[in-house]
Amino acid sequence: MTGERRRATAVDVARLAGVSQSAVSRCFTEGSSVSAEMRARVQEAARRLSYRPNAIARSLTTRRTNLVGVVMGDLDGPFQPYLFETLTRGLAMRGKQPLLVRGDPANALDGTAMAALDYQVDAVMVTAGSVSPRTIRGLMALGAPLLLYGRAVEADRVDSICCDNPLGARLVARALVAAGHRRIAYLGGRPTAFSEQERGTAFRTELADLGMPLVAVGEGDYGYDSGYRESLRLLAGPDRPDALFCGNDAMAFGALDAARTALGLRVPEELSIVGFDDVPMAAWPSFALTTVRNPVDDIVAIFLDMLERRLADPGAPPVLHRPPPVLVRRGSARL
Amino acid sequence: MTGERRRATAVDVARLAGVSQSAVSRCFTEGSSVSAEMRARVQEAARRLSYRPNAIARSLTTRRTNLVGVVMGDLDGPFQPYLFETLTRGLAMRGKQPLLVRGDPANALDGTAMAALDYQVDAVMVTAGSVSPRTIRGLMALGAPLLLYGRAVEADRVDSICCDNPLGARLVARALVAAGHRRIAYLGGRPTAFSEQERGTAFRTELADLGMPLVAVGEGDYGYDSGYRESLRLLAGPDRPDALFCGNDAMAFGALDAARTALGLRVPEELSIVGFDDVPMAAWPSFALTTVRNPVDDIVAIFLDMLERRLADPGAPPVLHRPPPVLVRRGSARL
DNA sequence: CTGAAAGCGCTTACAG
DNA sequence: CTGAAAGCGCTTACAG
Repeated sequence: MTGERRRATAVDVARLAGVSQSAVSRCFTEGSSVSAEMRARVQEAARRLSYRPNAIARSLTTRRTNLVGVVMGDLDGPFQPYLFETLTRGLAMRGKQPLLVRGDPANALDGTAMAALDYQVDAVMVTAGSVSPRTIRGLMALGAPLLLYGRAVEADRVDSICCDNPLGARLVARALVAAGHRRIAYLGGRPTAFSEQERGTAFRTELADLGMPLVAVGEGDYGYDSGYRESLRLLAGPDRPDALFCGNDAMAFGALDAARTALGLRVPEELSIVGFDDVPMAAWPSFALTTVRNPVDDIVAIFLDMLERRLADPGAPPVLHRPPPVLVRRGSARL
Repeated sequence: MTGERRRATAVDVARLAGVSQSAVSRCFTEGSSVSAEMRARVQEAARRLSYRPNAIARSLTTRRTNLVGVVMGDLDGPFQPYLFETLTRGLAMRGKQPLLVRGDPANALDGTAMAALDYQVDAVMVTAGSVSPRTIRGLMALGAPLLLYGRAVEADRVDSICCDNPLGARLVARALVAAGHRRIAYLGGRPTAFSEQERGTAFRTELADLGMPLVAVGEGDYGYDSGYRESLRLLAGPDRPDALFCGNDAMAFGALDAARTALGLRVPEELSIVGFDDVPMAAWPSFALTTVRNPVDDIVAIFLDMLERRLADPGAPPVLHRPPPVLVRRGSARL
């Protein structure tokens, strides 16, 4: 137990217990038939040596590592960490070990990220819609089952789950117009993001259908700072918008700060602000943000079910889930 | 390339290239002597088969997995995600694969977490000061080098790095008293957390030394909600405090919201609020939080250096770093 | 420089 | 139920 000594192996245990090494292995394998006496002796020896089977060696023969590659983008902003946290806890509870793969949100997976995949992961789960299509293709070529969050993809052997962004955007457009807003602006997120493409397009289209085209458009990057900066610009001129829909909550917080602190506007009296995601902070009194709820807990539960199903049946037809978001009304918008 | 076929192995490549399997291995091993012609043939064959060495199998003989267990607590709050993000990116850049170990912040590592350690990680890095001493002991018994963030531990084969919490608390106490505050309150975080113990004790002691004992004390859990709730209580009575030091930024945000929104207090005119950590949000105009900066980037850089050093020399004497924090003055405190 | 062989620590048919 | 042996996909002495 000095920590200097190497870890005990099945052979060490076998020797101490006076049995064969295969017997030791069986004692640690679910559903192997071992006599009670054998089991007791092996367990005692294992205990004395602090023996635990080497998962790496085991995986070599079972061809299952129980390792799941989790591709993550940046954890900045309040949304991603919560998703990541929920997902990794769920994986752990199901006996899967999350092996982190850092994906550069803008570009393809670099070499170091690919290296993670040499660990024979049973599957790869992508947790960020910002991962590029090119990266997705690289991952698909790997052979391991691929599961995507935040991007709706129709391809063989690829399952995906993605909030129904168009629906969310339409809910906002309708509510804003119904409440009498006449000068509506949109602040989009990173243009390469799948969610941005869906939200921006749907918002624009729905507004047009309602006969109330956008009066101003900004381009942010889903970060607070860009929300602050772009809002300053969008709200500065004459003919100020009376409503601003932001591509996510983080930018909406920036918009709120810019509007109230820098521009001295009253929210929602002079300006309605709406976000997307409904992160926990959105409910804080400082913000009381009206927003579209992206149901993370439901999403993660489904995502994990998709994984189990895919692992159980690699040949099953691909699945695409699009859970519907709902509009959460708080104080930041006059609705 | 159908994805159905198993991944190519070194034997497949050897066959295609017409060389021995050992030769293939050498071509993928740093510093092995291979002729240019051999290398070319092998590389061509490998390319055609999309061959990449199996890292799992490799680790079995090299006795190095390049896997680093990263023990994380909850990713709620704005501080942990940033630390986690910075650390995992640093590991990836150094060719280490982060294997996530979910630690229950309150209790010992449960079975599923221990299972992660059967993957023969080269080292274990703990990223949360909230991990219990009992868990730490369990990890120490594992034999793998252990590196701790957020808890100062003196033990053999354990390196640790931890912000100088007592110094941070003292800075706040002195600044508050010097600015003329006379009714100072403290809102602590989770009592079992190492940081809480250090910060609370030092703040109390320093204040006593300055002849200005605490007038009120609250107990939170480092979360926004507890900051809000406890502040309501601390600030409700007569003899309201004129300054409130919170154990971290998240609670300070809750305190700010409670003071301004629920109690209608003017900050900092009627009440000074100070946090700890200096998360990015602390600089947002909504909060403009005066706080103690916990230098994450520096900490992670040192943490990673400690890892490299420990891996290079397992017998090196243990190291304990205590980077000094600084007080960041913004609008939430009259200093 | 190159190949045959042993070995890393397991699991799993295969006999008994 | 139990043990001997083959094999998972590599690396690394060891000869040549």
